[in-house]
Amino acid sequence: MHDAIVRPMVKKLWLMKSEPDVYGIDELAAKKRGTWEGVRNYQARNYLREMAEGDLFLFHHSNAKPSGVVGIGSIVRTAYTDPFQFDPKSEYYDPKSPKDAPRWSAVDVGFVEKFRETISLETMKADPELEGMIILARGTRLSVTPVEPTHFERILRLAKGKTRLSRSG
DNA sequence: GCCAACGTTGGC
DNA sequence: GCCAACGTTGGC
Repeated sequence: MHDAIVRPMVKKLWLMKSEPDVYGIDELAAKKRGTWEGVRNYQARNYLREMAEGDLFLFHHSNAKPSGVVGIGSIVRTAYTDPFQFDPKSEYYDPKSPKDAPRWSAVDVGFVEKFRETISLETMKADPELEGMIILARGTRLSVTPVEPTHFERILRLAKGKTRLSRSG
């Protein structure tokens, strides 16, 4: 497509949190593709709506041992109406969401990579190069956040370091 | 399981 | 439209 050639490819980078008991990297790795539904926070939703096909995200496990970044995913379908908001049986049901102007969005995600080891919050907090990451700010509960390219690359570097270590040792 | 931090709700 | 009460998130 002419557009694709002319338009510069600008990938945005994100971090998305999930509890592994609810939806984890292993499930995405097994199925290769999944739906990121159930976001019920307006700011997080707005970030979902900014996502483009091909964007990459750090897959973060929360309420885990340890919590931290466990791998990489990609956006394979941009934001669409999260069907669970209209399902009374779903825990994500939102009776106040207007049918003609749905409140909540979902995106579809693809598996890219699972790290051999979790890059734990402890590791991330101790790393000066990761200073300023939203996830590391005190009291941040936002489940979808943008990530600076330098931070994203640093995480990848840490992950590769761990890979090398675990292979040689 | 505790609890700090934060978002949302609803009374006024 | 303020703000106290309540619910939720999520690290620890």
